[in-house]
Amino acid sequence: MGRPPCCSESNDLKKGPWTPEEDEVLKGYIQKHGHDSWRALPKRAGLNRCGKSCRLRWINYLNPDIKRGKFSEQEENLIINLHSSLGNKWSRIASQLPGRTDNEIKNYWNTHIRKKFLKAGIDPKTHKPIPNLGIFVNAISQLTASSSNLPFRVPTIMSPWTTIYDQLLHNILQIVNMNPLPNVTKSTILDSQCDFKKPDDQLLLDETINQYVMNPAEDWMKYVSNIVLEPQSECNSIDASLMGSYGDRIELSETFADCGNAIDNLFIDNQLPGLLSMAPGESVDKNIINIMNSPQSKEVHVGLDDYYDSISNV
DNA sequence: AATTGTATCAACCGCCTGAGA
DNA sequence: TTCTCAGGCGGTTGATACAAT
Repeated sequence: MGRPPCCSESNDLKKGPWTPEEDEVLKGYIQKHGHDSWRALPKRAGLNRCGKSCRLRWINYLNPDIKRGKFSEQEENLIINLHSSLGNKWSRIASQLPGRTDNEIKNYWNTHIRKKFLKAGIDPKTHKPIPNLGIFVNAISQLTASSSNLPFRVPTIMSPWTTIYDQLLHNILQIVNMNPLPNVTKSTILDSQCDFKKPDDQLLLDETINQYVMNPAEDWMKYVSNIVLEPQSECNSIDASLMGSYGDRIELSETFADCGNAIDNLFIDNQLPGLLSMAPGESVDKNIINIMNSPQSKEVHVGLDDYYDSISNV
């Protein structure tokens, strides 16, 4: 049985943001008496807070030694260097940066440095380059340029990206699972959506299916701005998040990256997975995914329901 | 101007560690 | 050696500010 947190001793203790009055009381008390016992401090100082809360408020905010303002380039470089050898040991990193707290450094890492790393294609955990899914995307994209050579069916009535994109997803699922998957079918992908940066006027309305489609001659993949895969309850091992645009390195979520060495091997070796045929009418009951959208970009929605309805009407 | 999405960071939670009885 | 406890730590959350639509 674990030890209960000190703050659970009394439900009457105040939580949440500190008021200026509380700050004054705590600051005044510590400057006068010090903080030999955090547990006893709030009672002695007349604060209705737990000792931990007082300690945190002092260490992270009230302590006059704290340096305020933006991190300098030197500080940032030092954090990166220390993190590469220490990992997420924020307090040890903070001990090397006078005036900076572990909490401040941790927040700065998570909101600034981590993003810089990912943008540069570097894994912030390992400080090493991450596998480049762009190679995969590029290869798939190039396949669209000569559809006669495609090893799978591309119905002419649909925008080419729908089929290729579903094929891409299928192969990602295959990689992640490391097991043979059944063919992609209507029930595999419940809702297929894709983001495009491409302006409205570049999209063509195909009245036969009442959908906006891309010009098949276009290199449509370069307009894809965001792809997020989210597993539904019946998925067994898929949790993938892919973000980026054509030509960029693409961020892999930790869970996705953790899905197995097969991913690393695949992309490091610049190999493509085997493409699977798409066979309408077959059904599967797992590996259901949704593809979410980025609100900033133009959303084009061509669901697989439309897809199969359209080809069944031909 | 209103609404919605995103970024930031203060604060909390709960586990870990080490000192002392 | 074992147990208890305070302080420390890292992960996470949620309120708020800001930006975009």
